[in-house]
Amino acid sequence: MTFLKRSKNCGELRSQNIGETVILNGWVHSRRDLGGLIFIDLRDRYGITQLVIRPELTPDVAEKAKPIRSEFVLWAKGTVHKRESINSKMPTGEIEISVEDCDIINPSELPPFEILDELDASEELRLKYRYLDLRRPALQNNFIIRNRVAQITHSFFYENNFIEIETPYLMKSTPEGARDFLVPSRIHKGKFYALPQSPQIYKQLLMVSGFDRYVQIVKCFRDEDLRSDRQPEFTQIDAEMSFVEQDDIIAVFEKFFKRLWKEVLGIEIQIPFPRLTYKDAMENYGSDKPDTRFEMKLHNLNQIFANTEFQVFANTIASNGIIAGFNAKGFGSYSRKQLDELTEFAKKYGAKGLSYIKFTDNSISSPILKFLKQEDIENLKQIFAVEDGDLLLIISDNWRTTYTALGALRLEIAKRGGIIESVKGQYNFLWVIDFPLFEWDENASRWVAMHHPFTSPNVSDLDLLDTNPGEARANAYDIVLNGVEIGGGSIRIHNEQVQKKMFDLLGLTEKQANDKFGFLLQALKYGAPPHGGIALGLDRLVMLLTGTDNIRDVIAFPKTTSGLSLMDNSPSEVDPDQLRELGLKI
RNA sequence: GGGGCUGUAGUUCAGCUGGUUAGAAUGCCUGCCUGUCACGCAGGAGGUCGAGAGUUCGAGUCUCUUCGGCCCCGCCA
Repeated sequence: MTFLKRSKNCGELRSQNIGETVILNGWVHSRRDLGGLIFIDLRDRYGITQLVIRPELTPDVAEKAKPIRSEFVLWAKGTVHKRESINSKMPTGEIEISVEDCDIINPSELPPFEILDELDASEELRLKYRYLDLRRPALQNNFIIRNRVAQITHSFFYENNFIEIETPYLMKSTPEGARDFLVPSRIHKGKFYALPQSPQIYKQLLMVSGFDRYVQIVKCFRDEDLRSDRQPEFTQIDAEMSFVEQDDIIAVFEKFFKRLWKEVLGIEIQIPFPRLTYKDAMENYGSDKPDTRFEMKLHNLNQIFANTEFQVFANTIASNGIIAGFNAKGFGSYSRKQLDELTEFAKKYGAKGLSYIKFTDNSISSPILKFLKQEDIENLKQIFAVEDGDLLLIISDNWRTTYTALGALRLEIAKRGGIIESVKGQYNFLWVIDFPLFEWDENASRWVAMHHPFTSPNVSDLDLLDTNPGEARANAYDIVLNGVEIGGGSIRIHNEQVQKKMFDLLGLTEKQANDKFGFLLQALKYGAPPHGGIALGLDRLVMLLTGTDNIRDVIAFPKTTSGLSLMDNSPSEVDPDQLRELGLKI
């Protein structure tokens, strides 16, 4: 089928084009047939332009336009006219195209949902017809922004002397970290490649090679459960630098963020960003990725309750636990039922219970009131700057549980109180530093790397590796924006002996270490430079730049929470011959 | 692995303690309509109540199984 190719797109015509003869191609956004007058809104990526057909003047055109319905693809030739009634809501609202000739390039079945930004279709349906969902301007805009981020990344790092180098997607499966996606080898039956969880080791090897500054926008794969901000395949902006310390990497990336925000959103952000130690982040905000757009800070209450008769608190203190809380400002009117809800919420995070003190109508009510001395109450009022109508929420448990649960409650209260809504449009970046090097894995009864096993210990904590590994801090840093971890990195181990020791502490035998990471240990013997880097989650970055709270909105063809692609029905069974060729049996 | 919510016209939803022919809005179809842009007016068509089994005189509604979707905990170096 032939068609007249467009001379303009559907978003560019303005009143200064009046009188021009143009050809447009696009999709029928809507059609309004008034009988003696037919309006068609034609849509493409660039915008919407109104076509007008007058059956009285052009009966043949009207005849051709008769079967036109939503989402048909058309070409239309005509003259740009000023509208009789201007639509100030549309960029092209001052003009319309008086159609002299047009035709259907390709008809469309009735779409299962309307192509509107004010979507009213279920996500299930949208995912099944993803190619239609992606016609919606709001969604297209997300990918335009995503592309802008990618382009700025290419140019920023190019200008700063970084080299983009591709690393393999078929690599060796390594222990530690996330579950690998495996790819069977046909040539070597019974053996498998793994898809990279990140190009971590390759980029370190590139530093050994002397590339000095590496960057890559790269897909990563992790076979773990999905979340609203997690997909099994996602994209990182991955970078590594040689002869650097933590401050050097932080400085480069602060400049990168400044440029991104300027060029994508037109916003000047202030650098350098604040830095918070992991310990301070946990003890003030109950999170290693604190949202600092609002206060409601947590406070340790062990002092106040040092001699309490309330058994739960006393036991916590006796077992070196933490009693802490925060002021849920203005929530003093919460009912028993609502407080029960909050208690259930806290329990999801491991808390065994939730204590509260309500300050309402100049009186105090609390299940633990009888244990509170007047002095305690005064102290609490002072610490939390309590006003009438406030609610104190208190948890006592071990350090991690107390702070984690309070941190989750803090966010929940902020959400319920409309605080999150009110700080929209603010961008609070911060670095979280001084992470512990190890975490104790209760199930496996061994230390596991909090970041990854190539992370360099803090120089001043090197001795702790032998005496008290749990206290050793890592030379690692996370970049956090508005409570979202958008990236993390570390200075790496460039010394073979230190790396061996690390594997040893992580419970790998020398043989295991050599089997899995021998090539890295080998490479470290040949003059590895001091190096370090960082990886940003591109998808999460784009989420924040577009203001969406769901990662599926920034990935063109995402999976559902159970890992299915509803559009193409993957994963799917394969032909028995394919399995045979791979030497696999199900 | 666990918890919560959810599946009813094309779509978004309502549907009470189980009870006549399962409704609304919107979309769709037909007709009318010369300034619409959420066009308007009149009429019409449209249902395996996710699937399967069970209880019952009778199931959209109750029970069990199962398949999906969304959110969270665990998991995600």
